[in-house]
Amino acid sequence: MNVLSAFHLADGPMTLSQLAKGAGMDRSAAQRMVHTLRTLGYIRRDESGNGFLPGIRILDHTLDTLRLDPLVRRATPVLQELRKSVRERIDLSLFDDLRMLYAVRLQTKRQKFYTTLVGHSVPTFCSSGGWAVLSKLSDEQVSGIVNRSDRRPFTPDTLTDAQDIKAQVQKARDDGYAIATNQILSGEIAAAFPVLNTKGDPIAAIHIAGSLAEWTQDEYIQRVVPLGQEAARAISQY
Amino acid sequence: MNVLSAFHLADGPMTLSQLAKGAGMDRSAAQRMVHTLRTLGYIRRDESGNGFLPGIRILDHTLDTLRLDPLVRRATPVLQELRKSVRERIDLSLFDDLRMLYAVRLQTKRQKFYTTLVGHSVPTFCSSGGWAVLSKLSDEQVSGIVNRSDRRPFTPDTLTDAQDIKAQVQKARDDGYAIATNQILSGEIAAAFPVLNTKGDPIAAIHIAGSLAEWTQDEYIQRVVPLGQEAARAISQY
DNA sequence: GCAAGTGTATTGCGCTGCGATACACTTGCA
DNA sequence: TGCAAGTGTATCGCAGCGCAATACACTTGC
Repeated sequence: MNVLSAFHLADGPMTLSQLAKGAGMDRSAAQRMVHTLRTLGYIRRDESGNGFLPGIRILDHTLDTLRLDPLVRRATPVLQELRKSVRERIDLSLFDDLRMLYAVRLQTKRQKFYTTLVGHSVPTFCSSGGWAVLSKLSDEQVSGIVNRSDRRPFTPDTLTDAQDIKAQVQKARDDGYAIATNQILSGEIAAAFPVLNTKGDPIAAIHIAGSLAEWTQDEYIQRVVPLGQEAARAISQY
Repeated sequence: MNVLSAFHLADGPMTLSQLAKGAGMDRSAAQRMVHTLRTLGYIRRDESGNGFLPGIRILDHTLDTLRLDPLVRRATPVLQELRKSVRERIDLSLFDDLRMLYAVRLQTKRQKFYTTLVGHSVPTFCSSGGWAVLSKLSDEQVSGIVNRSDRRPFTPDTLTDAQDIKAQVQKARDDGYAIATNQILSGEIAAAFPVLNTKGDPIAAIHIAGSLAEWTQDEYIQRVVPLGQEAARAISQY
């Protein structure tokens, strides 16, 4: 697992030495591990030139993870229904401590780059989904997450000050949903709604993301919030 | 890895005993393995009731697999461009011996069920993508794949006879693309185009899938084939 | 022509994964 | 009510396997 995790830091094929360093072990040990992972299909050679890449065998486990996840199962039909009424990008992201991890994504026509990919994540502290989730946690839990986060800004407007973030969380508490503008991507507005488990803990969030070029914030809220809220309630078990 | 692979046969949370059996080992050994996989985040307990599920940590590796894959990198922008001109569902599936494994999927408004999921696969022998790939292989290789396949039909129209399949492959050889109707899903028509690596081996296929309720086969071919072919050529390296 | 990279193969020690065993708890049938 | 058959958990000791060491073939570039 350490060897496979070494790819997290990569931005292209990895050599044995790099994998060894990333996995915290000897080059020869890494080679042996790569060897067996390769026979199992979890790693493959880069076709052109040097280095190794993760193998498609991993996608089998991806499918298991998604199709067996009770939340994803429940959410998918609801999200598709939601998308029919709202013609914007719709995501389901799972709460994973400091990050929100995209599990389901339904695109629109004009989508940015390779945002198609499952497994992408955004920080909890500066995303609409994160704020929605945080709004259902206690002040101590919120502080814990905010303090432990690496609060590097994505855009000039990304909120990094702990007080500002807590204000957004408080607003989300009052409203029951969160609105984020220009946080991850400039020009983007996102509304997010918390999803709760049977105990009332937040476990995920639904996002509806649109463009500030097409909407004013008020219009967007009016249009999108009622539908999103209904969908989130349908998925929640609380 | 055996423990994680045990989930492939599951259709819900798995108990320790089931995992042990699936992984081919003792129940206590499985327990110990589950224990460490759980601390690593690769397995989690099912929230309600008994059993275990794959953990979202796996999705980190999914992201690596997709974002580092040279083919996916090259293909994504091309596919998105393609989708702007063709308003049907577009997929990129990777050739993996007996199956074609979906890596990228761009939906339309009205999509069926939970076809959203990455990692889904369809048999090579009866899918348009499979035929497209087979059309670039030798007769022996085609026979090998067809013979080794479990040729269970999906619809009443699924081709299962080896001769019929080879005829489709031959047609794809002549045309440069493959058309499949009612093979995986009744009412579906799909056009597929082979993607080649530098050596000329087929490694993937682009699909464009539409509904027979909206198109005749001839109309569909006229509309879709030129665009799909151009996209496949743009991605291929041969 | 040497140095610093690749990836590969083989050998052997010692850590770690597996099996055995025991226990607490729930469920359902006798 | 009590037993049987399931759950999941914890601990311990041996043996098999993962890791380090070593050697080698090949490419790249100074």
